Amino acid sequence: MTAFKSEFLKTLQERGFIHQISNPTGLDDLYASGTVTAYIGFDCTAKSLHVGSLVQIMMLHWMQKTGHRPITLMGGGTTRIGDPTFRDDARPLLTGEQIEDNKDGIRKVFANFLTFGDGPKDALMLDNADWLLGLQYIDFLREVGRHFSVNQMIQRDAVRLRLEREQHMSFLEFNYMLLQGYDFVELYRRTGCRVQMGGSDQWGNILSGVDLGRRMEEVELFALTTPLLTTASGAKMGKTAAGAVWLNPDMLAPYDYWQFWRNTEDSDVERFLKLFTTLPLDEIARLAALGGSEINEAKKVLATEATAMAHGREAAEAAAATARQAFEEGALAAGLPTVEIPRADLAAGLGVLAAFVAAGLCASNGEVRRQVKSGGVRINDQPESDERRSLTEADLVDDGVIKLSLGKKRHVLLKPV
RNA sequence: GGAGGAGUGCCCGAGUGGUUAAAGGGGACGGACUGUAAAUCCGUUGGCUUAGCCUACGUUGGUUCAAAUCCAACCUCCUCCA
Repeated sequence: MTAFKSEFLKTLQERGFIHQISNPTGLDDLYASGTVTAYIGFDCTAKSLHVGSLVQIMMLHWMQKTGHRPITLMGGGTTRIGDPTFRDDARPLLTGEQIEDNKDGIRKVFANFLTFGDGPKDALMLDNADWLLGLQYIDFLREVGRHFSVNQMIQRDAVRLRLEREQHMSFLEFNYMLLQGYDFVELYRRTGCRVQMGGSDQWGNILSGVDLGRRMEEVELFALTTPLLTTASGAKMGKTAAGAVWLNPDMLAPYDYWQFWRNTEDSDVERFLKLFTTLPLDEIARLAALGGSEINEAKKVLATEATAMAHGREAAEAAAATARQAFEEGALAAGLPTVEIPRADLAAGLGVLAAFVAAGLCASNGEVRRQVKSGGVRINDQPESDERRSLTEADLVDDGVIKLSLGKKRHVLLKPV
């Protein structure tokens, strides 16, 4: 790929954000010539976005930082359809109410990464429900539908693979790409948006919009996609013991978020520093050069910087301090995730099984039993081999809490109230 | 509407009357080794008041001492035909 002259694309390329661009030279010219408006669409399928979307969010962040105007498009309308792209089965249909809830949660995430407002370079947040929900079926077919070739649509990998695997696809889902294509054109009309970015799986959907823009508005729109992000060992990003790595602090505590990045594989550290922090490249090069166990220093920097992006510098430093106390100083760290229990329960004697379930470390009593048998359970840092043991107020340590540990990394403080 | 095929635990997938909470694999979790890494090895992987009991093989009924396994109806999907 050629060297870019625009600061935005140069930055993206140096940091490993770029997978495909529909017309690299043309897009570079556009970014070099003035303020550009670009958008990324986000599904409202959950109450929070997770790290799977973080590459996209960081891209918007860089856009604003290099003097352009990013748009976050909430899929309030399209989520009612469900994106069938590279899925074998339909997404469960969400109610309008659920979608609104999810939208509210997701909205909060962006505030940490972008500056919103009404200025020419302030980020915008729009919702495609605003124009999709009011569409008239016949009008839509006549204005938009006629530009789509079914022959081409079923050739798209995302659709073809599913059909070849003899997986059902409803007409509802089949329409998704029309709506996403139409979004792009509508955003162009409303805001002059010329660029849509997204994950590599969105390439086909984005090109639908590019095509539609040429046909309906005789304008060249651009597509830019990011590589599919996996860890070096091939696993999908974003799973921890507790589930998905959410970006909302009420879905995943900043401490746990910090831990997620701290546990990055060695061979991913450099790539992740480039993608998920805004550290200068020479600093990243220095950190990535650390060998052996020294790479752990780089991981701590990664964790703190990434956490600062999502949750603020203060929360990031606090998470780093907690980790230092818990892992390096062996001290009882007050910043560990804390679960409150009624003091009366403790007075009456709280069984180990119930305690670990209450702490959210195990899903069932049976799981606690198994963990006890395999030696994964510790109470106040002492291995516990008796599943029938009861915790009482005598187990409270200095800070008036009981520390429960599952395995070497997961700790929760029980606090009587 | 007709003919045929399919629906199993988190996922894939074996199983065609009892010895099946259901082979095998993946994933996940725990342990060992390490550096809160990777790789490797070991263990675990439905729930409970755990020598026992309960729930589970698309749904609902039925046959049987006994069903994921046999029968019926229904639901969903696939293929071919109309």
